[in-house]
Amino acid sequence: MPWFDGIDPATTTFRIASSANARIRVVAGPGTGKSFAMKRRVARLLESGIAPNIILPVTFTRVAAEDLHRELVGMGVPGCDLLEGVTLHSLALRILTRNHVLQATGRAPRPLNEFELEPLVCDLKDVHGGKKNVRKLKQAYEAAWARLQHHQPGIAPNPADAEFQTDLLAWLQFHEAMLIGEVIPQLHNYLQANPAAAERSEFRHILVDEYQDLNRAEQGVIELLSAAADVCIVGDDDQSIYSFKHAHPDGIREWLNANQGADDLGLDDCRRCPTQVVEIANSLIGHNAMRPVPRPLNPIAANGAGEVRIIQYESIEEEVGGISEIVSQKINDGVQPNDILVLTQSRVFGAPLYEAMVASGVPTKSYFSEAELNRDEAQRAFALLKLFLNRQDRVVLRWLVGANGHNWHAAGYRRVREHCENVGASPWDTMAQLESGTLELPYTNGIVTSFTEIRETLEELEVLADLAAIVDRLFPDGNDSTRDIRGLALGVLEEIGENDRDAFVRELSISISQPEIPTEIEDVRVMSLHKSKGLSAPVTVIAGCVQGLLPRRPDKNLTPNEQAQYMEEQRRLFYVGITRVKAEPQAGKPGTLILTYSQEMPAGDALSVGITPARLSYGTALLHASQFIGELGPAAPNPIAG
DNA sequence: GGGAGAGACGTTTTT
DNA sequence: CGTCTCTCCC
Repeated sequence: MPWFDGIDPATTTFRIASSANARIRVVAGPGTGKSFAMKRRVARLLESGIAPNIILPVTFTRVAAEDLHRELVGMGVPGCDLLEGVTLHSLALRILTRNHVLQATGRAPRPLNEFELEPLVCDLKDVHGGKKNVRKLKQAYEAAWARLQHHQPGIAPNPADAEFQTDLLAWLQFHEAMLIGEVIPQLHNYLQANPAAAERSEFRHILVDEYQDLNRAEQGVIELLSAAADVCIVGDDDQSIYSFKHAHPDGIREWLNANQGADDLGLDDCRRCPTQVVEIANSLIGHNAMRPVPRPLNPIAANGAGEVRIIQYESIEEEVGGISEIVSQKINDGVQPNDILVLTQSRVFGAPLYEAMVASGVPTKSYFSEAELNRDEAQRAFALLKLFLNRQDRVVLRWLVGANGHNWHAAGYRRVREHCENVGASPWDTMAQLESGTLELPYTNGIVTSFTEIRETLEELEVLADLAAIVDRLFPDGNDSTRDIRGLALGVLEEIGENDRDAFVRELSISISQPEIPTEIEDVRVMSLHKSKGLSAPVTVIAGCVQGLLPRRPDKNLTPNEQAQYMEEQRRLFYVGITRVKAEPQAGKPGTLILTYSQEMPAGDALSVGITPARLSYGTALLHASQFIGELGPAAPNPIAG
């Protein structure tokens, strides 16, 4: 299929796909077809014979990356097999792993996963004000990098922060690892410090989707890769929902100043949503007072009005039951399960919704992360596997040696590490010496005991025939706490094979931290509003529309202005949610939006999810409807009791 | 190094 | 309402 198939040459979509300008900015609201236009642009480049390896389509999530790939394959575009949509994160890791880059940065691109952070926190907590404070300081360190604060004038780090950073970096360097939040900044630094680096001109065409969700460091990386490239950025500030990741939505406006002569294109017709949904979406987002450039969506009459229902239930149980009933009903009426999207902002809602639908026989898939590695046993088995495949992995060794010890054996480990640093030995060798008695260090008995156990376990694994047997030993069949990870490991093994052990660990790590995205969707999907970005469905349900959850309450420590900004982002989140609804009247799919909330829920659940209830009575939290329900304007129906 | 008890505080989103 | 964290004590 040619790239222009079905596109009217008079349209902006055509221009986005065809413009020869080296700088293009597209700002366009939800459902206006901006990702579609970008895909056609990629198709055009490939069809014109441009080599796939010099095209860089950057997406924000892996879902979007795979989506791009799938569509190009579907169009039969030549060369699309070799074109990967990449997330900036994966691109950064790939570049940082190159030998000459490794030498230049002096940092091992080995990101720490969530559970590996624990011993780090314990190792630093005594000097830096306790665990909570260490986590806070670490967060601030990553935030500063994401915002490239050191490149901006007037922000001086205070002495406590500076001291923490020194210790943190020393820990990371000793353990030959990197925080996840350092990955992109490290690439940024490398590119900036090496203007002659081949990486700076590796790509000739860069296309960035969801630009408003990138933080300064990410935007900076794009800029550093752009000198020799044509760049097309696509985004929408009304859909900026990643401030927790330090997204810098102003960047999409600043970009136009920095790139004079760029094509500035916009799409305003909401081709996706039914008109009633467009009207309530416009009304809702109109309450955001800080919008720099309001861009109302144009409803398309041919889409029809669609169906909107707002339902209040008495309790969360009834809400869950009610939604499950509605979904079953829809399926009985002939709606395909994969045409139904159930969104909610917390797993406290997501989990029971999932259970209830499964119980009533609805094929359902939850996209809330399963936390495969939440159990100690699974963490330990996975750590042993990693250490078995690489004895030099200091992070995993530190984790294993401290696990199930009081305070992660921080006191003893400090002495081990000091010794290593003094004599230039590795932790493994040092512990082996301690074990054999050729070396003695005070307070290291606990560590040596753990080490012996670890060493013996690894030796037992050593005699096993192959990876399959090792996986079977570490994650035995029938063990509940390692069931999920066993499944993942066997799956990855099947895909990678016995030979490439590095790839095996890498892929397994990825599949653990990032739950797989099925390419073929057959089920009702339950997920967060964040994850739903980029998706659409004829039937969209948003559950748990209560004050405190959607919107979540802003942190009290924020300034009034920051609190207002937070509220606006929460509103954008809801805006993203309701604009998932897709109208296909000619296919008998009018487009249905269902918003639900309840009057009460168990106090424990409410508090543990961060809701500050309107009132507490006897273990029950009384809830208020989300303020956003009242902001949907005259086009919205009145709420009804469920 | 480890256990008992008091007190603080809470979540969610991604790579 | 629970869970995590810290302190105190052996």
